[in-house]
Amino acid sequence: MVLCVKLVNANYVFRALADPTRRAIFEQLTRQGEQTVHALTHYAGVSQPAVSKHLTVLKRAKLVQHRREGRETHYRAQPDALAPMVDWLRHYGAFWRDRFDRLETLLERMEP
Amino acid sequence: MVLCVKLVNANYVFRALADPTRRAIFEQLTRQGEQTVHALTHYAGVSQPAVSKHLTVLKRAKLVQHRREGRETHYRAQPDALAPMVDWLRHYGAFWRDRFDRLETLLERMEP
DNA sequence: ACAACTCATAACCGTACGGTTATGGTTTTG
DNA sequence: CAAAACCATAACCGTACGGTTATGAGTTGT
Repeated sequence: MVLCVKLVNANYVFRALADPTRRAIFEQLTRQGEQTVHALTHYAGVSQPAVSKHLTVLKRAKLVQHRREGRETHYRAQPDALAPMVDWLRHYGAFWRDRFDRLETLLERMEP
Repeated sequence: MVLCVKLVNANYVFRALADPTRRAIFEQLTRQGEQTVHALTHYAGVSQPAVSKHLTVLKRAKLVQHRREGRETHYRAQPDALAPMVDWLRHYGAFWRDRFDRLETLLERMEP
């Protein structure tokens, strides 16, 4: 069951980041921290409703969280939600998996 | 110019892996190595033309390569093409970036 | 030579997607 | 209190997407 949830969420994450506008919004939130919808709209170059819908998709993937403050909503990135994508890359991205495994091996050799 | 190409290709990679069927095909190629379209069709559970189209999308993202051999085409995964996605995660996935940076720091401390 | 196999492409279809404008609810400001 | 600001949702639209069946080109086997 937990696995199922993880897979479904991985789907949401992959789909959410497939759109360049959504990636740009997430990048902006990562770089600049919390932002209002207004600020994000100004940045994204599309209409405010479009931004709201993108934020909904990112929210579904748990890539962003929001905090109401009066009439404005502040969104912030939730980079932990990228974990399913990172896990997937660990499994199927041989190129980077090898690199990671080497580092992990080094770590293990150091720790004891 | 190189940056532009990289960005475009990152777009292709993200879009290609957004579809679960395409991810499944890529995963299968990663696990089992080279496969014919016929074998992939049997595995994917969709029609052969659908598989061909998915392979075209993966090819555009350079995630697979193909090799003609008589009447059959053998496809294989090209995990190096995941690099743009890994790079993106390094930039914007704070969660995993921190972890990576820690490992890199340890590496640097060891080397000298 | 002919039948069967493998694959890519074309043609088509329903739907999901990304965008827009319009609207309404809530909150701040004058 | 009225007006303006902020945001989410609804309604709508064109198009891209993922799937199908049909077809044709190239290759293999009998």
